[in-house]
Amino acid sequence: MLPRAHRLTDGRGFTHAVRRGRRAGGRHLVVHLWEPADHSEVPARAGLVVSKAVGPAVVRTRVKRRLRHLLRDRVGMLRTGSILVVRALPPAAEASSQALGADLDRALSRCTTTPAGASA
RNA sequence: CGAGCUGGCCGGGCGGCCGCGUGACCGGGGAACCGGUCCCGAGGAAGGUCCGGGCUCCACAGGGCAAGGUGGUGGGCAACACCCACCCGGGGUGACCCGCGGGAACGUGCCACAGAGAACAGACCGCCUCCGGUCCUCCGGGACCGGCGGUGAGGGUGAAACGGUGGUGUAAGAGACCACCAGCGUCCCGGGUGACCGGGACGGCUAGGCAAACCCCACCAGGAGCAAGAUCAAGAGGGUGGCUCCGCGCGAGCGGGACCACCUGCGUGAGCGUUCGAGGGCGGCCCGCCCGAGUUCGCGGGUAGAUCGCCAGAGACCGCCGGCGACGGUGGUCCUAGAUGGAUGGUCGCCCCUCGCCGCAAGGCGAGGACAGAACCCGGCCUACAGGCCAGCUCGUCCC
Repeated sequence: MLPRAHRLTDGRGFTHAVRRGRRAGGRHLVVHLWEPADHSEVPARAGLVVSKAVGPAVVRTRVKRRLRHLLRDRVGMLRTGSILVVRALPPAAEASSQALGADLDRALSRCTTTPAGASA
């Protein structure tokens, strides 16, 4: 699970990331990533959106748990101050953790700008 | 052994690595918070939200009309539309199962299709008397055609055709009359707390179904719901501290930024009383009563956040006593989820069960293992569910 500091817990953060952030999609999910223009010292935060289209409650919680565990290993690589929202698509219900992780990595690499430290 | 009925229970197990939530303890800190150890952490339906309660707030002047729920009897329960036992009706050889089980000889309404006729019944075929005509005749009458009538016994339709069987009677027939039977009503006797059961007498000969159609009868019921509700509190300025990031410096450190906590003062005006008052509330409507946006004047502290509510309870387990049973009484032991963008997991290995393929076999490989995720808490109902375990009972067959 995600440590508390990396959780996105307010609705404004969600709308901000979805409206302003860069977007990249895969077969199972869509990623919205907003990165701050200037330096920020807030830890990067991540949130999940799993709608009822994905499935009933049991399926939705399973998808959310898998995604949270996958995000735990990746949220540290994001630039500080970033807001990441991962939206699950209906095919995610049938996907394995491995498949979800591959999709997540592909989408993240496409919408991440040059990492803060690497470009310099 | 085979087929079946009923009740109860389980609903994958073990381990490695990496994590999350509540709480307790220890350490650091003024606090926020950080680190460590330990405990606990989804279901039989957590589901549908269909009933009943607890809890909370509001309403508790009244009267009239309208309107909801329940429906055999007796118990159980905090309460129920639930549970138990019994009664009645129906099904099964049986164990047992099913029942939306008050009133249709008060009123209104409906009863498809078929059928002549479907609720003050009804003449299509048929049967019968009489009248007219034609024909035949062994002169008694008969056949056919038409007409006025009689007939609900027979045919045929239907879920259902206005009791059944036998007789008297008649032109033919009919509860028109009689006997028995079924059913109905009234009364009496006996049994039962009661629903009701058993028996007898008399009566009129017969009365269709639907009340989850209106309706009538009896009983029950204020409204809304934890987003209930309660408490503290916005926001931005300054200061101090914590934590973290960036820059500079060899370094102690310095400067800047985000967030959090505390202190300090600044400060928008929620609310209350009052004048006039659109409108609203009192479960729906009317009378009646109450409140009241906005506005005049006056007095003055709170919606976006946080905390509580929020988990020790009609509590769980094990005995003993009473009861056919639901259940009640009593003794002991235990503490057993409380999240809030929402924890209760992710991943890997072994085992178990089922299926498929390969193999003589040991075994190997692959696929699958249901329904489903707490959100204030209980008692029920209903619905979904791979597979499995236990107990009691019934019927059939065989053996002793």
